[in-house]
Amino acid sequence: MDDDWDLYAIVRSCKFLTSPTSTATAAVEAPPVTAATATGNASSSGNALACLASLTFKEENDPFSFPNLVQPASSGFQELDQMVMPFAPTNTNTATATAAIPSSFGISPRLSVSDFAGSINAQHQKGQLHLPAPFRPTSYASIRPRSHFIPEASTPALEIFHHHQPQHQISASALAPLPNTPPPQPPRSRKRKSQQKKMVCQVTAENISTDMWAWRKYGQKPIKGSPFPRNYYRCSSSKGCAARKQVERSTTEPNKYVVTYTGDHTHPRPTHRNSLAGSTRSKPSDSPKPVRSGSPRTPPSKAPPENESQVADDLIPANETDLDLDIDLGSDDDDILIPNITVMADDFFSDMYQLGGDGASTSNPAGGSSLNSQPA
DNA sequence: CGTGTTTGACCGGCGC
DNA sequence: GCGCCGGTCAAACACG
Ligand SMILES: [Zn+2]
Repeated sequence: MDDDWDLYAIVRSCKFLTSPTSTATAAVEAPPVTAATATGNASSSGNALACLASLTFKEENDPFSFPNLVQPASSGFQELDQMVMPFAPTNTNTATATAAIPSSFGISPRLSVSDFAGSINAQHQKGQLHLPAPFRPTSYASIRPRSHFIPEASTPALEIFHHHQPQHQISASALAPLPNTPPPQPPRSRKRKSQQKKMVCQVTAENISTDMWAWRKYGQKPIKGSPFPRNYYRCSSSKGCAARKQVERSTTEPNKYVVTYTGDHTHPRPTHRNSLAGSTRSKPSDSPKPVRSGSPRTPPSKAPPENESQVADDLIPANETDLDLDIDLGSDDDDILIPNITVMADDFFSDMYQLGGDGASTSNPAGGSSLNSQPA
């Protein structure tokens, strides 16, 4: 276990222009993406430009994890491939890092953080490092001392770093290419608790909504180590999509959220708008309707303008928008997945525009909608 | 009506 | 084997 799966973190600075505070508040309260998109032009709300991220991804032995990665049926993927264009090494300052990088890395011009997240396993190349030339592959540490605060307040940065945590030693079995022994797939994809590749990103409340994917909250549980509960989101775009997202508040930085992406999207891009039907709920708090007979549990309410959320919101400087992306690789060095995240502001926006409300509405749910973190 | 959130219960892994 | 803990399911509710 050397540092094979080491990190190829890329810190990408996005063009995040956020207003001092008032704007921030507004943005937070309102559906992030939607608000951003809508107000982005008019107001100086934060324009979340997706940041790019490229990293090495090691895929563990997931028997059923990549069944549909490259499906002919998915035109999206194909598109991705097509889109994959070798960026002209114009700024290959870090040639060193990119030296070993084949020019054929799959990069989608319109990939945003979310996309990136989605493509975690999307492209499982074998031990190849795909680093976008334009991007500077560096460990986040190199670029920024992991300090959450950005040098330039208006320059949010996305930090991506692999998260090496509980990685036990890789046994031969793990290394084994795993012939075809897909054991009976359990109904649930609960693999070894901590082994799947996951990308952890630390983002501010605003950035949290950077995800273009549609997430639907399916659970929330208090975590032992943190005073704040963890929110579990699932991709609502596609039923079979295994992409998941965990959002929890930073223990150290209350104004930041730690977003963990797991799994991959089966669909290349957000499938149309995901219905914002019930996504935007005002706040039942004022109307204590006994939701379940007699047990009104907690006053729901949206994420931002709620208890902690709101507090956080207020506390959040707002001007500081940076995303820390942490990518955790499995423990195998068997496959290296390099999700490339390319996010060009132009592309990003274009995409969004193209999608129209699709992209925008997508971020209602998880993004900034319902993040209820209540410290016990 | 469809979609999404809330939330307790259930399940399963992991440590002891 | 038991308990802890995290992750997921599913019913009920809320909203447009
Ligand atoms: Zn998905």
